[in-house]
Amino acid sequence: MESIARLFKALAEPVRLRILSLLLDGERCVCDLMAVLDLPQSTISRHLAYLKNAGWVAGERRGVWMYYRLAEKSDEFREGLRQILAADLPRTGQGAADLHRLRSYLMHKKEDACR
Amino acid sequence: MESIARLFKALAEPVRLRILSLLLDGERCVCDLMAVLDLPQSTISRHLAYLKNAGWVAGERRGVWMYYRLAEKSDEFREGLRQILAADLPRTGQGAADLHRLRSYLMHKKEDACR
DNA sequence: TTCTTGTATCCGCCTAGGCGGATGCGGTCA
DNA sequence: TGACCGCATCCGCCTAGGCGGATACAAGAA
Repeated sequence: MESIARLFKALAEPVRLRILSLLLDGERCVCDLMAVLDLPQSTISRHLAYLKNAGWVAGERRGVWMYYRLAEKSDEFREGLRQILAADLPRTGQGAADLHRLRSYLMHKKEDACR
Repeated sequence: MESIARLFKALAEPVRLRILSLLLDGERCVCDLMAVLDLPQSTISRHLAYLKNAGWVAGERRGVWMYYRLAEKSDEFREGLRQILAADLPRTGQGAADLHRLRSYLMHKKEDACR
């Protein structure tokens, strides 16, 4: 019960839901997320740490960059939640807008940030 | 996104999950919950108010007693969550123990509390 | 080495919300 | 009407955790 509550707690924050929504689309580095979410770096990093701690995401260092992705599915409880999130987050105004900004950001990336 | 976060927030608390777990079994009045959860009345009542506010439960007065039940299913987002909860809460140690205590409480009720 | 840069963590500040005892209030019944 | 009872709300107290700027750290580049 405690542990289930902790899982929900990690999802009980708009910024974290936005991050998860983006990571459902594929792995991203912190600077990607900063660009799309338009939030200070410390804020993003703090929420990523929270999500990692709660077992929702995994981070991997590649050179100077930290890439984050959704954690491998573990129990079916998490997996059920993941499916619900995948189905509903993109339907929200915020979720759709973020994904849209992600698309156009990825278009003219290459030459800009993150090398 | 904000609203989804609010829904999760309501589920991000052990006592509220315990209450929901009991209400998944049927409607109960506050004194039932007090007896089974063994928590002060103000604590139960506060969490019920929170759950009601978040749209998870509905309360109805019948005489002196307030009966609470799960809110009618609204969107499929909530419905998906409800199913996950129904599947997993009883599997937790706490959830199983609470349901067990509910059973034996209901057995020799009638003559005791809540008239 | 030293400099730069991407990320993590620290800091002070502030709000939400947890707790349980005390109090208020609305029904019911004598 | 007055007493009682079930529940809601208030109260003071305390912790978790939100924020964003400042600082620390680690890894490549020069």
